[in-house]
Amino acid sequence: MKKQKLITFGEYIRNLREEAELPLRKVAAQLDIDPSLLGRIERNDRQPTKEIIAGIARIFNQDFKKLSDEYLSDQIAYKIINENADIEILKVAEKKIEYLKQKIIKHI
Amino acid sequence: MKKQKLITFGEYIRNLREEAELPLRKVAAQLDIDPSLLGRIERNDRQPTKEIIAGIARIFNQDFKKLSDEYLSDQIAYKIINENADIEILKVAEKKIEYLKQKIIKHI
DNA sequence: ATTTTTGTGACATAATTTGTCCAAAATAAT
DNA sequence: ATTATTTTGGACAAATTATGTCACAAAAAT
Repeated sequence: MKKQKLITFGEYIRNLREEAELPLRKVAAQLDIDPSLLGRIERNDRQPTKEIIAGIARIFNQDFKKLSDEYLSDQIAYKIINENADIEILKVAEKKIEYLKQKIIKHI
Repeated sequence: MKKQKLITFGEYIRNLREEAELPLRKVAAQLDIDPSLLGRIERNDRQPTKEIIAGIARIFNQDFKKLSDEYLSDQIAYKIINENADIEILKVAEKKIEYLKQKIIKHI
């Protein structure tokens, strides 16, 4: 298994762009958004929409699902840090997910 | 270790109230909110504020931190289910939390 | 049957988030 | 050093989302 460098979503997509040596301007144009918005997303101070994530995946030849997961795990991490909650919560959450999924299945 | 029954935040606080045999009306009055809002919180369709969580903790003699964690883990669970993401994300999130915490420390 | 409790649609209002414009700061190019 | 390009961040209107309550229906208890 490849060792994965651990970074935020913003850092991740900035890396992609810098490796391609493209300025915000150009990528933003392809995404049809303001360069400043893309910059903000890269600095994690605006949330990308699904469309933007999809666009980035397309432009940089990434798997959409993988990129989305990268983003979602960020959101969870930030939430826990902001509430300065315990990491243990993740285990509880995991069990709840299983519980809720069962519940939803029953409700069909 | 005590075996913990696995339920949502709403179910959890509804149990507390029902064990105390108090109607929504009375508890809501103590919390100074509309009974309908409390009912909605118990059915997980409104989010409790910190104040409300604190109030519930006080009324039912619960630890505030524990109750808050119960609530936060719900939020995470719902988020993952709604995005129908993989549970693996939680592991990634865990690592990110450690990474981000270090980063924050360095920034002081 | 009446009273009490609980559930829910609808809605105004509040709070948050978004995306952009603009100009300043940083960086790169010449 | 000067100029051009890129990146950053404040400010803000607009869009989106969430809140809390009212009014009444449905359900449960007495």
